[in-house]
Amino acid sequence: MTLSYPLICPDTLFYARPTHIVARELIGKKLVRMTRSTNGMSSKRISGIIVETEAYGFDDDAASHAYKGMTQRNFIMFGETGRAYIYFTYGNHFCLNISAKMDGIKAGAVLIRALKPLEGIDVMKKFRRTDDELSLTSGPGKITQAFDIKIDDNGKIMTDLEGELHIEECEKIQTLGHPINTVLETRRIGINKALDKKWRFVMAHIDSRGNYIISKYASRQK
DNA sequence: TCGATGATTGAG
DNA sequence: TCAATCATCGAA
Repeated sequence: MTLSYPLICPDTLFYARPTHIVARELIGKKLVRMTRSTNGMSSKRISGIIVETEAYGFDDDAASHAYKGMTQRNFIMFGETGRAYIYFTYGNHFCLNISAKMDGIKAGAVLIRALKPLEGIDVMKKFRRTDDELSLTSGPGKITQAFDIKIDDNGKIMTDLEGELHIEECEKIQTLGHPINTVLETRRIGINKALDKKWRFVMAHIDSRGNYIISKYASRQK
């Protein structure tokens, strides 16, 4: 495939590439949620900068929901790229993914694991029932709670800038008080299969002594 | 129908 | 370190 213009995340082609590439490039983008306007309450905008993602593949990835084929739960991973794949787990939590895979590959998705809260922090605090900003969105289950993302958001188009749940470019990361020089690759968290793959990506910067400093908004460290 | 499991979280 | 908690999946 030849592209004559830069790939930006509002484009479904951004997600039509190898899943781990998309996962890496989603670091630094913005996840945006518009809350529903209810009687009297106007719609509010919630957003955060993506600081941690993980890639999940198909038959080369035993840790992936799609490993054994399509089911009622994972079918979004097999469909159009740039869609929300949301699932319920551990009896308590929803997790948000975005379908992403290269042409010809059967399935794939990127799990959004952590954000730096940006807009609508007061709303997030309400949904999360905590005032601790470092705990608002530092984990996949926390993100969906802070953004009020539920199973009825499954399949939503993440490339529509007018959509109530979508991804945007983020031009001003450097001025948002979050240094980023590099993206770290590590083993994925919370799985016990396919441990060889380094498909977790975390926003980081290198300090003056040359040490790698992982974003303080990432999920459980190490 | 039924038992095992889990891309997590929060408390101790 | 460990329990909570239930939808999903695959076997029966």
